Amino acid sequence: MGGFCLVAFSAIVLSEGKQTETGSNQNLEVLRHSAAHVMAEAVQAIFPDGRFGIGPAIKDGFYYDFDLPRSLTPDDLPLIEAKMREIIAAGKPFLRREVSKEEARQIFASQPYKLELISEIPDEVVSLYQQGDFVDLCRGPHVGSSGEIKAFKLLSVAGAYWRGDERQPMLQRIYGVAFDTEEALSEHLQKIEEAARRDHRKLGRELDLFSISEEAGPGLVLWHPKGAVIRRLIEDFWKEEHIKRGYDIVYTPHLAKLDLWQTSGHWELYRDYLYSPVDVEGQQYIIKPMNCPGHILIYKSRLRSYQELPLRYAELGTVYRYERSGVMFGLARVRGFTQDDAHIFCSFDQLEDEVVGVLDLARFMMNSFGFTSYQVMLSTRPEKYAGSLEVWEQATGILRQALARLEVDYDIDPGEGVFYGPKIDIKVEDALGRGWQGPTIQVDFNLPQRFNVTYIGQDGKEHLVAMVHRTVLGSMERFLALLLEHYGGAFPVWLAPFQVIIIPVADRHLDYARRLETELKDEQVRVRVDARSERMNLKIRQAQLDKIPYMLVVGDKEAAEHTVSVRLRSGEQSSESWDNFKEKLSLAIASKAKDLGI
RNA sequence: GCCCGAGUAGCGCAAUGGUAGCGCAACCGACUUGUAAUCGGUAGGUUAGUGGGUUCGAAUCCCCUCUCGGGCUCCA
Repeated sequence: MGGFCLVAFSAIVLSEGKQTETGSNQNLEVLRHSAAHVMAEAVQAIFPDGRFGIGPAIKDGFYYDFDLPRSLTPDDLPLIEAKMREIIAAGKPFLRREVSKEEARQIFASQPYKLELISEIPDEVVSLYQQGDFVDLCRGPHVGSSGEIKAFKLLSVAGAYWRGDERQPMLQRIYGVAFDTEEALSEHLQKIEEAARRDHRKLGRELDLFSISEEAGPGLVLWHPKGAVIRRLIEDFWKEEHIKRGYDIVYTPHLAKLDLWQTSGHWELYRDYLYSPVDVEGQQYIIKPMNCPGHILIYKSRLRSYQELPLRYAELGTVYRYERSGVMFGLARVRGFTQDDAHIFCSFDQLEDEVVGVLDLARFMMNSFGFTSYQVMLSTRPEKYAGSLEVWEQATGILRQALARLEVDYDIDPGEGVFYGPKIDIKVEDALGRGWQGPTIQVDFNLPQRFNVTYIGQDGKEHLVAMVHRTVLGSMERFLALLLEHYGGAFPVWLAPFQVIIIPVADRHLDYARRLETELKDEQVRVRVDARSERMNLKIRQAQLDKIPYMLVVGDKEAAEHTVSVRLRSGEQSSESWDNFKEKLSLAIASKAKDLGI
C-alpha cells in the first residue's frame, strides 16, 4: 500500500462522511495513526522548520516521513520519544475540522508536500486534525486525546523517497510500534528478539552452514560442508520427485553467446541485471541470468511432434544477476543463485493440466519441508505487456481455473504480472514476517515467438508452443534461508546435517561408540562419535548448540546391556535398546517426521 | 543506486586523542568424567583498505573506497 494514498484518499472518504467500521483491529490502527501524529508534533517541536510528508499506520505500528534541516541519528529517537511522552501526558485532544482547499493551502503554505497532496484531492473540502500545535491534513479518524496512546516505541530511522519514487527527494522516516497495552508491546518486542535469534544469517554462521566472503564478493555464497549436506538432500529429493512427475533433467552451460540473449530479449529488456560480456575469440559471451534459452535450444535441437508434448525440462540451474548494492540480503537475495527451474513446452490445450500439475507439485514441496502457511498470489496483466489482450485473458483464466481445481485460496495482485504473461507466486514468510517469493509459475507468450518454438500438430502444420517457466522451491539459497528461519536451525531429522552424535562417557567406551557408529553409517545415517578427550557435559552442550536431533550417551551400563541413553535436542531423555532406537530412527527419517518421535 | 548507522583476533564485545584488552573458539598439557561450559598454560590484531588528511601523537577527528546492518527504490 502506498502510504501517500492514505492521506490523499483520506479527505475523499471524509467528505462522504463515512466512518463506520469499528473493531479492535480498527481501533489499533487508529491508535497507531494517532501515535504518528504525536510523533510528528514532537518532531515539529524539535525542528520547527521541518517539512512533513505522510504518516500512516502500518502493521504493528506507524511511521512518519520528514524533511529536516539535518539528518536524524538513532540518538535522536530517545529525545523524540521523551517529547512524545510529554505530549501524551498533556492529554491533548485531537480536533477535527473541515476547511476549503483554499484555506488549507494557506495553512500549509510552508509545507510543499502537503500542498502537493491538497492539489491532488478532487473535493473542494478537506479535513484537518489538530492536537496541540500540530495540524495535519488527514482523513482520520483519531483517538480522542493524545492521552489515549500508552504503549509505543520508536524503532529506527531510515531514508524513504517521497511517494516511493527514487527521482523524488529522500525524506527521513521514523518507524515506531504501538499497542494498546504495555504487555502487548513488550510481547511484540520479544517477538522481534526471537526473530533475531532465528535470523538465517546468524544461524548460518553459528551452525557453520555457509558464508559470504568479502574476498569472493558480496552476494556470492560459499556453501560449507554442513550447508552443502542440506542442499544435497533438498536437491536429491527434488530430482527424485521431478522424475516421478514426468520431468526430464537437463544441464545447460553457464556462459552463452550474447546473440542468444539478444534473441531472447534479455539483452534489451533485462540489461540492468546482466554482467558485462566477455570476449571469447572475438565473440561476445555473457554469463547466464536465466535458464530458459538453454532449455529452448534443447527443445529446438530437432523438430517436435505434438505427440511428444508436454515436454518438461528441469534443471538446478545456477544463474548470475547483477543486484544493486544495498539490496542483497543474506541468502535471500544474492547475485549468484541456483534456481530449481523447469520449462514446460506444451500445447495451449494442455496448459491448464500442466499448471495444475505444477501447483500440486509446489504444494507438495511446501508441505514436505514443513511450510504450512504461505500466500498464493495471482498476478494479472501489467500496463506494458507482450501478446494480445485475448491471449492474456485466456491464460489468466487458465491460471484461475487451475487454482480453483485445486481449491487453493489466493489473492490477486493486479497488474503485477510479468510483461510476457500472467503468473502465480507463492510467498513464504521469514522470521520477521517478511514475505519472500518461493515457488512461481509463469506463462510465457514472448519467448516461444522470439525463438519460434513450435511443434508439428496433428494437422501437419507448425504451431507455437505454450511455455511455462516455474520453480517449486524458488532458489536453493533463498529456500535454505526460509527453511533455517522456519525451523530456527533445528531441522527435522531427514534434513539435519548430523542426525546422531554418539557421546562416550569415558574413553573406555569408545569401542562401543565406534561399533554403533559403524552400524548407523552402514544404514546411511549421518552420525559421528565425539571422541575428544573432553567432559561429557561439554560435548552435550555443544551438540545442543549444534541442534543435533539425537545424542546417544554411552557408558558402562549401555555397553553391558547393548542399549543407548537417548537425549533429544529438546532435552528429553530415555533409555532404549539399540535395535529399538535404530528402528525408531529409521522410521523418523523415512517418514520425514517433523518431531523426533522418541 | 539512495538515506542513516556500523566495521577492533575466527565469533561476541571493551578501549572516544596518549602507539589495543576481555570472554568464547584455536593450540599445548593435566583430568576419564553419567545428561547444557573441568583446570592450567600458549599463541593470535600494522583496529575493513599495503587509501588520503588533521595532530607531537589517531582504533578514536575529517575525506575517499569497500563491506555489513536498518529502510527506500528495484526484484523475469
